[in-house]
Amino acid sequence: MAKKGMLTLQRKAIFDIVSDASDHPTAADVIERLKDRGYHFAYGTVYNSLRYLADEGMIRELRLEGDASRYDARVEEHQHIICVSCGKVDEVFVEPAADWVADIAKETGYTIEEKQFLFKGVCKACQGSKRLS
Amino acid sequence: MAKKGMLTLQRKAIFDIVSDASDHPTAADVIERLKDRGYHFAYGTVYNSLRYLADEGMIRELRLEGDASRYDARVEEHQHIICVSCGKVDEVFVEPAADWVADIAKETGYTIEEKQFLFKGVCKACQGSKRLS
DNA sequence: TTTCTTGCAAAACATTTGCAAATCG
DNA sequence: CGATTTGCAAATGTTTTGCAAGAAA
Repeated sequence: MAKKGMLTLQRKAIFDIVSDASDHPTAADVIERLKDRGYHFAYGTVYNSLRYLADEGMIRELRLEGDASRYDARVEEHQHIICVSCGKVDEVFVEPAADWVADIAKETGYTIEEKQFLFKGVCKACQGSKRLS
Repeated sequence: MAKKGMLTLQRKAIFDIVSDASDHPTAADVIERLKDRGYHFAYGTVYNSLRYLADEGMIRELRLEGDASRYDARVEEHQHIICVSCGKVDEVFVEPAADWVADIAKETGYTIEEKQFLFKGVCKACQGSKRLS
């Protein structure tokens, strides 16, 4: 379904940034890290490349909190949890019960093709350090 | 926790719009519908009021697909499902199993405070009309 | 050449902010 | 008066787009 183009130098460099990241970088993060590696691509190119990579299934675009999309090179089915204290985003690999999903399909009448779950809570590190409110 | 201000005419009018809506209007939708009722508030006022209402717990801000936040006057705990064919958003009231959530807390080490689920699929109406792609 | 991709700047949106004027208590 | 809220416009941040130039097939 893909193969509309090729993995150019720019696209490869941008994929590497996302792939090497342990967080979930935004487009702005990617541009900054490109700079650290000596690259200076145009904004349009970066967004273009990120969309290309997402279309190819090489990365996933995430819309969590905030305005900016984040990108994730782990493309296996998984969900996310964000710490309301420090903003860190972690992966969640525990699948929900199939009958729960089936119930939702029955209740709504929809066929369910995709699930995007975002949990919010306090991460272990932030639980230790008492309230930073 | 709230009570920092009052329900002014503007805020009330905006709350009524969201409350009367059967869809999940964006700020732009709200402004348009205000116009239909003879109101012409400033953009700043509309966003301000929506945030106020959300802080008061009178409405909920939703971040689903697209750039624009949507607003929902149903404040009870529930989730959403969006039709990938027509874009309609429906409510989902089926709660997940408690032990699934507990598993996630254990796996991640987070305390879980909130859950935002978005399902994607095809609604009943769109299933009837064969592929519109 | 024909097609795709890049660079750059401008445009398009959604949302926020600064500040003076209006309103509330 | 003192605090809050509104209106308006300008600013911000993110992402897209138009178009000429460059690279690849």
